[in-house]
Amino acid sequence: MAEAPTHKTLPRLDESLLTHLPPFSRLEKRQIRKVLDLASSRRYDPGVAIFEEGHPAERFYMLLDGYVRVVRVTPNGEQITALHIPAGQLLGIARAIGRDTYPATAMTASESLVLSWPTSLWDTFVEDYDGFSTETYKTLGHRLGEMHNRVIEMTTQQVEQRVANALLRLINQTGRKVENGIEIDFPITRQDLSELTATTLHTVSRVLSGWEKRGLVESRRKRITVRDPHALMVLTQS
DNA sequence: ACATTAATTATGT
DNA sequence: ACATAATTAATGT
Repeated sequence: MAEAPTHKTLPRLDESLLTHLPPFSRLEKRQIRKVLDLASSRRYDPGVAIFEEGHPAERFYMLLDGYVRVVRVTPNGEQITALHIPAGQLLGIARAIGRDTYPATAMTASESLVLSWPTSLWDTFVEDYDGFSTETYKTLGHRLGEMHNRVIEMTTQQVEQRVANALLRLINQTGRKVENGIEIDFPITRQDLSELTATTLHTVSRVLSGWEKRGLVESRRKRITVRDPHALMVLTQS
């Protein structure tokens, strides 16, 4: 609810922050310098909104560290998580798809570090910087495909398979290798998973408990690690 | 094959 | 101690 009081502009942005990120990777060092000088950076606590659905798209963002979940609110006021975005990707790029308002709300899933630029710069970025638009459209298309897949899953598959798919996607995009398997790199609740799979947190809880007994996954509070991804793959194909 | 309701327990500040 | 997260059982569609 309360806006984070800690609003610190970082001392100086290092050019190496952007040099390896797809949209900027083809830029000269001095171009990157210029881009950085136009950017403002901000740190977000977990669970706060970076921007909200329907609001005018004044800025677009680059997630430098952390994870963001893209959330939409249904007419009944229920939250639906559309997808998760890992560090190194752009968000709030409404302008790229010809919108002037944000199509969804972006909430931080973990503590996050974010750069942003005024949307008015979008067109000049696209013009001036080689590869900027092609790269962003690539990720945009990728995201679209994922959302579409989830729509298909919702109507065809049963819950156990849907959460299996959701988990697999999560560890693919935001997975971190640990000793027992792959852990989802940000705090995620059963509620979150249920929003991803269009079920209830109770069902998710039961499914997860079942898998835990079979040794497929491991979970403590807000943490899920997948021990046996392949077994989940098999589950989705029943 | 699920959701809903409700009661109970565990966990983090 | 308190709020939030997770489990579990019972009941409903």
